[in-house]
Amino acid sequence: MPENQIKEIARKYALKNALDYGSARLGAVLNKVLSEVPDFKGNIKEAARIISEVINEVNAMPKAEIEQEVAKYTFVKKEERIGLPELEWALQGMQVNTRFAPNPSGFMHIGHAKIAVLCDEYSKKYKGLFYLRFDDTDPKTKKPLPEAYAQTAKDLEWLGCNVYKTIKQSERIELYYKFAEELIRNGNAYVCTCAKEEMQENRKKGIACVCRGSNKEEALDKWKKMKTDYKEGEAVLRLKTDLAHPNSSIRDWVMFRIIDYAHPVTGIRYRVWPLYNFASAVDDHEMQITLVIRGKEHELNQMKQQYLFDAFSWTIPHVLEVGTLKVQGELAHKSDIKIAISEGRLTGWDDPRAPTIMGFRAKGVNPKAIREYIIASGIKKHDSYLDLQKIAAISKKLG
RNA sequence: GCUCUGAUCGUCUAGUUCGGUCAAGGACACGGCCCUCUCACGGCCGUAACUCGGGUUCAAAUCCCGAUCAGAGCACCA
Repeated sequence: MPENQIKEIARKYALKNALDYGSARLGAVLNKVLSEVPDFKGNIKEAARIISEVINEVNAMPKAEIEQEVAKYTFVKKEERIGLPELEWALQGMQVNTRFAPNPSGFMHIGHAKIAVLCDEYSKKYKGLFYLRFDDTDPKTKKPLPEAYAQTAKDLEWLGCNVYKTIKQSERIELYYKFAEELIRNGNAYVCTCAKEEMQENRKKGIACVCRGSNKEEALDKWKKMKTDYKEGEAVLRLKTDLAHPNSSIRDWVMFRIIDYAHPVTGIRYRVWPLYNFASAVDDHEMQITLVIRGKEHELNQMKQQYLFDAFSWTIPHVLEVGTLKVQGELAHKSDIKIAISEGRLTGWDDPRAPTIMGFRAKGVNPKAIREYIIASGIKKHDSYLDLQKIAAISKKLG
């Protein structure tokens, strides 16, 4: 590029720089020129010489004259991104199917809403499907609340989420059994009848127990007995992963265990229940989920599930691990709310003071404001605290 | 203890992939002014940040190393 053209570009930015900051500076002008003429990068010294000359001229000019000349030029302002960042793979044409997978042992709070809204928003953005899936595979320690199923659906609707289909894992147990048996037949899984403590000890040391070495027929037989003969705690189905994995909990993690406890959906029909990592992975594949959004506390589960996807030779969905949207104060967790209700400090899950979706509705918050707030907060991996003042401000703005 | 993350105005964030339009943008909050009988709304203006220390480079919020701080996980919970 000829020198006078470079000078012209340099002059434009030098004038602007001088107007904005009193006098033009070489580094600043150089950066702007380089962004417009990248070819010049190979010859920085020459560029610096030319630009210095221009800067000297400009800095000698009176302010009024600079103002007059700057007015002749137009400057492009960088546009700010609105909404969620693009997904590279989705832009290439892959469908974006997402799912929100709560445990119906309680009601939705703002933390759940973050995940749900992000999933819904991404599926809308790329015209994919958004599923609601209840991960209700522990009838005992995470006992499902019968009312929670319908309430969650209601809360999602209130938040403006378009649920394509609703699924309950408790109704898909046969499907999980089918895949479990496939794993046993392929030699990727085995029934372990070691005592819990013994298993933990082996795991810690990274050594295999005798059960791991049993043949397929034996394992299949024990698997059948899990449904009928073994008692709770006596047998589990484990996946063969890597006994030398640095994290001991990943070593041959448990996929199924026995729970003799009535489930509100299926009663006592099943007693062998899949664990989260198994059921979730199978369903994500079966439902053709391509984008999983979850809290970053699931990082380890991602590693666990990877082994399962590999065993089946399935493609693992894209994953976005996002920071938690935390609530400040004593009602931060679902369990805190439960206690507060039982102690009478809250009138219920729909108490306007509760950070539940029902609570926000009772308080008269505009659901669009919650949505907008969540989308603006983005998909960062670090935790952040809920800013009620800002939601109120957005709510006001929306009218 | 082991494994893994993260760190930008008071707060929430844009920017980090691929160093140069960043003398770091926006929103909320805060301060001032205008509008208004008052409040609210609206409009204009302002204060204010790259955790720290090294390194690479003409050039670092961006890349590399170290430190610090913070978070998460280490289940027959999800």
